[in-house]
Amino acid sequence: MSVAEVVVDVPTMQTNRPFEYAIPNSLEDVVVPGMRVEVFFGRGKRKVQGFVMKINETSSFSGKLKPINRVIDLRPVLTPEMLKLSSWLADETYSFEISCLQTMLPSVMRAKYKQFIEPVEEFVDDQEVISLLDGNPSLEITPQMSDEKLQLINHLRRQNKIKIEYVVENQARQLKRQAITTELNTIQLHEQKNNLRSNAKAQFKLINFLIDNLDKLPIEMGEVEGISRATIKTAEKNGLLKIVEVTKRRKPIEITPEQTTKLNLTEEQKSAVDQINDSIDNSKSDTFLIEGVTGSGKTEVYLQSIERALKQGHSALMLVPEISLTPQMVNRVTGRFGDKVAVLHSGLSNGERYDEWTRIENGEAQVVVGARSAVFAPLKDIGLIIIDEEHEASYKQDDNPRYHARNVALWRAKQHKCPVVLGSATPSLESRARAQKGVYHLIYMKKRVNEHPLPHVQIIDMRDAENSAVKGDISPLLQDNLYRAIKRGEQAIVLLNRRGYSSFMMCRECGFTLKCPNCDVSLTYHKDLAKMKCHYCGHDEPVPSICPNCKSKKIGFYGTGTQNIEHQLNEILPQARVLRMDVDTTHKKGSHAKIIKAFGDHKADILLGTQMIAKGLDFPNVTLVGVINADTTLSIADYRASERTFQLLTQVSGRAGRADKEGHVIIQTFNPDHYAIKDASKQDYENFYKQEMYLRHQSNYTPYYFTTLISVAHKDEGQALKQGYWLKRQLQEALSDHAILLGPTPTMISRKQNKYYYQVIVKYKHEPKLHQKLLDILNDTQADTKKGFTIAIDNEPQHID
DNA sequence: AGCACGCCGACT
DNA sequence: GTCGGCGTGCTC
Repeated sequence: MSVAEVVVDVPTMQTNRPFEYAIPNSLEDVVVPGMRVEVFFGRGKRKVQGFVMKINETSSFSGKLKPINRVIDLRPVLTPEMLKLSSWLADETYSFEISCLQTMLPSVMRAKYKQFIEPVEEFVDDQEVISLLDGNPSLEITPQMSDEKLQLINHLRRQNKIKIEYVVENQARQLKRQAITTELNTIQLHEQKNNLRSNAKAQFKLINFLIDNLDKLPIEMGEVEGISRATIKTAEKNGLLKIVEVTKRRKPIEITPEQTTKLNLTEEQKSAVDQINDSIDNSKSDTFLIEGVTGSGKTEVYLQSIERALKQGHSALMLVPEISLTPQMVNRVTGRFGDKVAVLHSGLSNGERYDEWTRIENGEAQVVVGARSAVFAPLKDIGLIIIDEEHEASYKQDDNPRYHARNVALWRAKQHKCPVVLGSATPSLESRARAQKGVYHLIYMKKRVNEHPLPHVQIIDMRDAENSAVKGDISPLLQDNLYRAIKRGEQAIVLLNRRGYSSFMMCRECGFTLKCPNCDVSLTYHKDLAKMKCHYCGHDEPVPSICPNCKSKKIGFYGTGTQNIEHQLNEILPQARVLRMDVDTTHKKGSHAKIIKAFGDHKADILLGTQMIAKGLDFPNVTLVGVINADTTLSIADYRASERTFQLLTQVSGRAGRADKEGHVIIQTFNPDHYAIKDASKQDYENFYKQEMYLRHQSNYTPYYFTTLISVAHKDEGQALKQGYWLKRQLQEALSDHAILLGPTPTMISRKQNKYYYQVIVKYKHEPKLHQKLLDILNDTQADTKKGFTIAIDNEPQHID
C-alpha cells in the first residue's frame, strides 16, 4: 500500500511539514503528486485540504496512518516543478509551505471551509437541539453567529447531542453555456435546406447561418442573432444540429489588440535579439539586462524574442509591473500573438483569473503576460522569461510569502534552461551591479528608434522666490509652457509626486530637510509621539518650529493633493480640460483604462496624476511634462529614496515627445543640485549609477550588503519593545562582528490593527548561520503567537517604513 | 488553527 | 460532586 506525503492547509509553524496518509485501494492509481486531497487532520473530525507532495511505498510514521478521504482534483494542479519551487520559496521567504503552494494557484482554488451542526441520532427529537436548528436538519456555523448561540452549541456538543460536519469546498467553477453545433457537412446541410417546406422560413435562415459559420462551431446560443430558441429546438429535434455545453471563458479586461507588423530592427535591437535568441536556441539559462533609454524599442526586442521561442516550440512568459498601468504593452503583445496570449493581472475577477489560468494549464495559451503572480503561470517548456521595468518595487510581494518575482523567474529559468531578459531604462542597482560583475549579460540600447532627441529638461529651483508662485505650487514658467502647449493643440502631463507625502519636514525657504545624524535618511514624523524619528536607528528629536539651517519659519510638512493642484490648474488655465488620475478616480475597475483612452483621444489637454501616470504610457501628442514636486520621493526615510526619485523622473520625462514633436520637461524642485534630479534631467543612468553606488558603499547598503528586516508586533507597546530587544539579542548571538544590526525601532504606522510594531534590520555580507537562526526565531515566536505576538521576516525589503 | 485533555476554582 | 474556564500539546 502506498503512502502519500501531504502538506495540509493549516498555516502554523508546527504543522509546516508533510504528514503521511494512506492511499486507499480505490484511489491507488488516482492520487499523484501535485493533486489536492481532502484529509482528516487532528483529533476531531476536522477536514482540511492538502497537497500531495510525494508518494512513497513505505511509511516512516510509527503510528496508524489515516487514509486520504477523497481527491479534489482529477488531474494534478501543480507540476513537479511547482512542487519543488514551493519548497524553495518557503525556505527563501521564511513562509509556510502551504502558503507558497496556495499563492501559485488562482485564488478560487483555495479551499473554503464550512462547518455544519447536525444532531447526533439519538437526540434528533431533543427539544434544545430542535430549537437550535430551528427545525432544519443542519445549521451552518458562521462567524456572524451570536455569542449566546455559540455557547449553546458548545454546551450541546459537550453533552454529545450534536456533532459538527466539515465541508471542504472548491470554489473553482467554470461558466457553462449552451451552444449549437452540427455533425452535418456543407453538402448535407444544403440537402436539408432543399428538403424544407417552403414556409419554414426560420429553419431556412438557421441552415444558412450554419453553412456560413460552419468553421466557427460550436457557437453559443446567445451569439446566434435573429433566430429564436424555438427554431433551434425544432432543428435539434430534426437532427439538423446538436445543443452542447461549452465552458464559456469569461471575458478578461478590454484589450484592444494593436496590430503591429514585425518591425525592422536597428543595429542595437538586432544585436540584442541575436544574443537572446542564441540563448533560446541553445537552451542556456543566461540572464540579460537590457539598459535601454525610453524609446529605444525594447518592446520590439521582447516581441521578436518571444516569436523565436514560440518557433522553437517553447512557451514564453512576460512580466510587467501592473497590467492596468501598461495597457499599451498588453495590446501590442496580443496584437502580435493573438489567441496564444493569456493575460493575468489584478484587475481580473477571481473567475476570470481562473479561466485564464486554465487556458495556460491546458496549453491553449503559450504566451503569458502578467503582473507579479504570473511568474507562477503553469506554462510547460518555457523558452524565454521577460521582466519589463525590472526595477519596479511591485515585483516584490509585501505580504507572505514575500517573494520577488525576479528571483522566482531566475529559479524557473534554471529549471527550464531558458534565458531571462530584464529590461529597464533605469535598472535597479542590484541588477546593474550584477551585470557589472558579469553575472548578467549587459545589453545597452542607447539610441532611440526614431532618432528623435531626448526631451529638453529644465530644472526649476523652487527656493528662488521668482519661481515659486505667489500662491500655489505651479511656477510661472510651467504655467507659461502649459498655456503655450495647449494653444498649439498639444497635450501635457503633470505629475504630482505623492509618495512620502507630508510625513517629513522641509524648509520652503532653503530646501533643508531634517535628517538623521547617524543614518543619512530623512526623519519621519510620528504622530503618536509628536516627534521626528529615524526608522533605521531609532534616533528621535523634537519637531522644529524654525529651520535649523536658515532660521526661517517656513519649515513644515510638505505635500499637496491632486485635487488641490487640479483647482490651481483650473484657475490658471480656465480653458484647459484637465483629467485627473489618482487613487480616487481610478477606484473602479476599468476606470484606469478609460481615463487613458480619453486622454489618448485628446478629450483632455492636461493629464494630472500621481506615480501611476509615469509608467509605460505612450501618447504621441504629449509634448510637455511638468513635475510639481520632484523632492518628495527624495526625502522619504528609505535608502532607496534617490534611486526611486531618479527612476520616477527619468520615466516621466520619457513621456514627452514620443512622436515627431519635440518634448519639453519641467521639473520643479527645492533640491536642484541633487544628483538624482540632475542625472534624471540628463537621462544619464550611468552617472547616477556610479554616484549612487559610491554612496551605497559608504553607508553599507544594497548591493554591497544584504538586508533583512524582521518586525515584531504586540498589542502592548512594552511587550513589543521587549520582544524587539530579545530579537536583537538572539541575532547578535548568531552573527559575526561584520554584520550590522539596527533597531529595534518603531515603524511609521506603528499602530495598524491596534498593534505596536518594532523592527530590527540586519545588514550583512556573509552570515551562514543567519538563515537557521531566523527559522529558530520564527519557531520560538510562533509558539508565542497565542500570547499575541506576531513576527514577520522580510528578506531584501523594498521599502523600510 | 482547532481540538482534547487535564488541572483548578466555583457553583447547583 | 460536576460544570466550565483556560493553559498545554499534538495533529500522519
